[in-house]
Amino acid sequence: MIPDRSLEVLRAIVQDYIASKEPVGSKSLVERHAFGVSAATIRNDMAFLEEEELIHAPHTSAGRVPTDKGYRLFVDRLSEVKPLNSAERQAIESFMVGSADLDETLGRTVRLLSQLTNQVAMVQYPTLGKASVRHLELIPAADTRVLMVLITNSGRIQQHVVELGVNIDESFISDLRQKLNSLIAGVSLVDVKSKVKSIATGMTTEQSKITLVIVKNLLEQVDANRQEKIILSGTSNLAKREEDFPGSISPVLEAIEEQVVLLKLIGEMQTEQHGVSLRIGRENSFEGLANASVVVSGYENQGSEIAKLGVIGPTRMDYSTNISAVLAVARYLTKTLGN
Amino acid sequence: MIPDRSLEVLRAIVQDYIASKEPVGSKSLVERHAFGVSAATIRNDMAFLEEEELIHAPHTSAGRVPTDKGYRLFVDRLSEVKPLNSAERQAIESFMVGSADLDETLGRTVRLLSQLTNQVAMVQYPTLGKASVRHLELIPAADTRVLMVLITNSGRIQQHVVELGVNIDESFISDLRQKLNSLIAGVSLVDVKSKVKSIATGMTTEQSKITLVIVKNLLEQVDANRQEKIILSGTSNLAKREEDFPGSISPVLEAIEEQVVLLKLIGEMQTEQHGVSLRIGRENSFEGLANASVVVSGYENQGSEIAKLGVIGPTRMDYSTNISAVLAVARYLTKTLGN
DNA sequence: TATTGGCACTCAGGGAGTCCGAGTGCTAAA
DNA sequence: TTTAGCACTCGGACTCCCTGAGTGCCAATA
Repeated sequence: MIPDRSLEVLRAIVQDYIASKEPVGSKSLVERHAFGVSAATIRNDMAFLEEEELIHAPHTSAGRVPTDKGYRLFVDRLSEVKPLNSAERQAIESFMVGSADLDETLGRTVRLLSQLTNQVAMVQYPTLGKASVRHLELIPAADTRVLMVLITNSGRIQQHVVELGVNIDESFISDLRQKLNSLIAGVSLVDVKSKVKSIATGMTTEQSKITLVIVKNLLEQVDANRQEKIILSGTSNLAKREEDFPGSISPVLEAIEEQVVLLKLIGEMQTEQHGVSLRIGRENSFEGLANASVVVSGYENQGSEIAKLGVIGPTRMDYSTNISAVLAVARYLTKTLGN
Repeated sequence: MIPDRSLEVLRAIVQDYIASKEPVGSKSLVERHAFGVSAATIRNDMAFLEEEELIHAPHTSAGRVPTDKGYRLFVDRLSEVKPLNSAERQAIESFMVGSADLDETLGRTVRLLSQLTNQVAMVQYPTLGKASVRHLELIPAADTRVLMVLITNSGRIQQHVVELGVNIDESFISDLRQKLNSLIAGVSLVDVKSKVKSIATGMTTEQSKITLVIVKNLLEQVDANRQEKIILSGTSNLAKREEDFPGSISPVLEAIEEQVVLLKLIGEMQTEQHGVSLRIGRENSFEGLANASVVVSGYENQGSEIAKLGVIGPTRMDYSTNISAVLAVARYLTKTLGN
């Protein structure tokens, strides 16, 4: 068990280090915080914290720096997050008014979040897996092609061109559209497959062939993983904190450029306390993110979480502020989607 | 007029500087290139080039570095671009097979280009202004909302949710759809406005109100500028060449993150010689791109240029290779779109 | 037992001094 | 017009040294 005062010392070290970007020593610590004990005592505490691998000295005659484990303990003990000030709340309000479709809403959201935090912000598009079908449209687009549009209750719209291989019989397509809609409208995406299984029974060979092609494409659309998507904003904020990334920011840029990496990362993160999920430094399984921390929260529609959003920044970030910004934006997005 | 040998010297300086990243001096120049004259003579030529502001000495006892103007002259005199090697051609072929829709094709293209050049690659989505309408679809999506889908002959698909404010009369919407399609199918986007001008005549007040809302939205969709879009890839390549950007890469990242900036930039660039357009250093009107060069080429569909693609990198880039890569990818994309 | 003052020790970072050599411009001769 | 020769410049690398923040440990104290 870690004594109370040692915890206080850790908290002070994290705070001072985030503020000053310099390793913090025992003397400056007692000067800036009213511990009521001498520097020598603090040194004892620090020796203890170092033994626990919560802090670490970059070299002998230097102050201490929190380790990933130290940051982790710090955020876990974070009893309350810094509330947004009124200017920030104002910014959220004014940023989001007048968003029309989902694309624009999410686009605004991600820019808002990056401006609010001065970090890289990301917003995941709603995952199909948790949504249900609102409407399916089939539109003849060329001689042998049909445009398939799938609208879900989360407001997401996907389109895909289906090559049929044979000339289109418009009236058949129209019938098929009605039939499909009556089968799957309102149905959860995960259940679509079973619903459409026997749709082709009773059709002519020709018709069933076309139907199967279309259904196959529909199921592909439904397959959430293929379609997951993340948008980013504020990448240049990384470059502004270059000094926070020992070596180069290049591996970080590489990691976040790779949608697959981000999706995997987000997928692994389950909401913990405060309604957010945090990965600190090497807790991220990606080497490139060894000096980065990720703050993620989910946003909802119709009462269930449909996707996540968050920020990525240096491990030495202001967790309190960032957590509250991510939370506020997630809440606001949920509210916006409610309309 | 600039003497032939001085031009050769400039070319050699640019080449050596690109290769070595070090200012190049007269002695190493005569060693690496067979000029048939002594270093002293080269020095005279260099003094001349400096007078012409084609090269510049970072400090007294250093070699020379090309200026933006020097690079410009160099590329303008570039008689032939380096052809791609077979591995690179192979990469293009295998990268592009099996692209289904436009999104995926352009996504692959931009990744291909960044991998080929090791620079930041960008691909502009086809501009609506040059396309014509293939099909317009109106799909009731909720009680008072209609999903509008606009398909153009360039394969671009745009969707937008239109709020009507009143409950939908499905049969009227269906009629309206037919009417609109018969009016604008095949019509160039710039002519859509005049075609639909008097569509509401002869309708009831209620109907004409709905129609006008829909038409207004349609025209908004058609408005090319609002919808222009660029996708990027290989941003992390910037960080790998950090030393090529004096100061920080942050302004560059900022500039390319801003779609508006890129669109303006691309818009200003008209194809010059070799089929590409080049902006070197401060020729870009954006301060953030003062140390960057941009190589852009157009790609076509049905015989006319529909949008552009290109790369962004340090002024000290290998112009020859990058130009040929941009050209090859543009050509290949044109070919792919032809199917 | 926890805290404190004292003290010797460590070491990164900054400043001053020095040297080296690549590279220059100029001049006078070929 | 080209060349060889020469004096000159100056950034970068290297060394040396010093300073001060910071440490760990110990013996004394509350």
